[in-house]
Amino acid sequence: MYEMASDVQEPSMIWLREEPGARSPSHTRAEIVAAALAIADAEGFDAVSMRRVAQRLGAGTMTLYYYVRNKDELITLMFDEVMGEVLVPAQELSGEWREALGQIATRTRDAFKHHRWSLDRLGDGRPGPNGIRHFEQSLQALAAAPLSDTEKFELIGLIDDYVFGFALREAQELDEHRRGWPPQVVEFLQRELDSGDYPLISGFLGGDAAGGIDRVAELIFSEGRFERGLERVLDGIEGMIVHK
Amino acid sequence: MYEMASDVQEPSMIWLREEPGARSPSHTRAEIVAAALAIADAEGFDAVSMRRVAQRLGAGTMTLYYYVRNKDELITLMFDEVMGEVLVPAQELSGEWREALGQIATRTRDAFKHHRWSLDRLGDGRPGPNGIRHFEQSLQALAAAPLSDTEKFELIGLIDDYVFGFALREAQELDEHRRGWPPQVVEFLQRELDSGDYPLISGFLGGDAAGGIDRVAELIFSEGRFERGLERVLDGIEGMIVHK
DNA sequence: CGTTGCATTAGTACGGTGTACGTGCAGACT
DNA sequence: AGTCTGCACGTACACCGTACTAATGCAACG
Repeated sequence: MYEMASDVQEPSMIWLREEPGARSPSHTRAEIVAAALAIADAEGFDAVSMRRVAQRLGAGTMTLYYYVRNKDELITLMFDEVMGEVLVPAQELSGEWREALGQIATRTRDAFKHHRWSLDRLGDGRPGPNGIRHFEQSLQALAAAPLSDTEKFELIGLIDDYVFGFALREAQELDEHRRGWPPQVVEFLQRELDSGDYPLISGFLGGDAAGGIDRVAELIFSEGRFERGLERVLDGIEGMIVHK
Repeated sequence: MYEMASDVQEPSMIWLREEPGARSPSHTRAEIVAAALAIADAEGFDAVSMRRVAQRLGAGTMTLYYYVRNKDELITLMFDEVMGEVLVPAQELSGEWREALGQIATRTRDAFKHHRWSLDRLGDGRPGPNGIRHFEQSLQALAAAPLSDTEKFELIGLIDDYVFGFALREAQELDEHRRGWPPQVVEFLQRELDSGDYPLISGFLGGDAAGGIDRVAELIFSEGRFERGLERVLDGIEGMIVHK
């Protein structure tokens, strides 16, 4: 006869697995995540390897695998940490839907800006407790608005989408800007402009690549651009509410 | 005396470097990119390794490095290929700004949907010729609109941001949906709901995790959600034009 | 106060990655 | 015919994630 495998399986999801601690281990998930975040913030996501994280904690590499099943789980925890920063402190959240949505959006953008790496791996993230809280908070922002649940859901998604997209593109441009514009790139752009295939861009940038780059940077980093875009989106939402 | 190093440096940007061809090589950049795209589309971005791409072409791994300086350049080329799909055929582009922007946005979303992998690595992409064409085309869409160049620039960015964000989140949800919802995840969600910390979500989902997941899926994949969000954004833009 | 059991730590090893470097072949030009 | 060099690619190295196994040391029990 076969013995049945134990009925009690270890949960496969990290949020369901208690942190180890029966005999007070030397580390905690929080410490590990903090170390990983520090590396990612300072040197980018690719610098985060299990070896590097362990090293920073003065632990053996494989020790991490006692706290976390694999690297993906560590990344999940890192993301949720960022989502924690996205949350607006409860008492600060405005009661007026438009302002409240603005607060959440701004905070979201700030959190992603602070953790540049997270934008590079947005597609890998799985939602955790803080992600759920973010959704709850968004619903709270719209609580007073005269909208159906379905409409609220779609509008929350709409704003998240804008914010993610904005943060992502802004970060890319910032990278580009920091890296500077090597003559090769200017030359490439100049050649493209001179080809005559882009009459509107040429008109827009004045036909001079180097000057055009400055112009674009000026526009991209123009004060309040995020807020202006957000206002457009909120206008669209408000219009929908009014014309109901 | 020292001999000066050659003044003529190889351009560091792939768009400026002629494809090799003095003695008719066995491969082309286009072939290499096509192979890489095929792998990425079929098995995801992580499956694209220099070895895999070379293998698919029946070439030695290091052969690729004759056509491309490193893997980043290959990725750059892959991205530009996707941006090529984003372009609306010139004669199809509407003369009316609102419709034209809609055409571009829809096509962008379709291209990213078709190449799921590109969304996972959005942050890595550098703009190439097709990216420039996309911008030119967006300017063309707004050519007839009574807006300043600055305003056009910001509005184009606004729409791109929404589209990127939407495509990204949609793809994530689709992954999640395809992978199904293992009991562990349902259990986690149920426990969170039961905690009482999320009254609004509980109300929204009816307190039952499994049913709630279905409800969310229904909402997320609801026909026309992308278009509705887009209309909100376009409404916001139109409002701005009207109130000028 | 041993001694035993298991929570916790960690080393080794394997199969993967990108790519620096060097070599060798063969087509084209003198 | 001889030389140059465009082109192809094998080898080797440092790094990665992690399966597996062994060592360590604390806590509780007899």
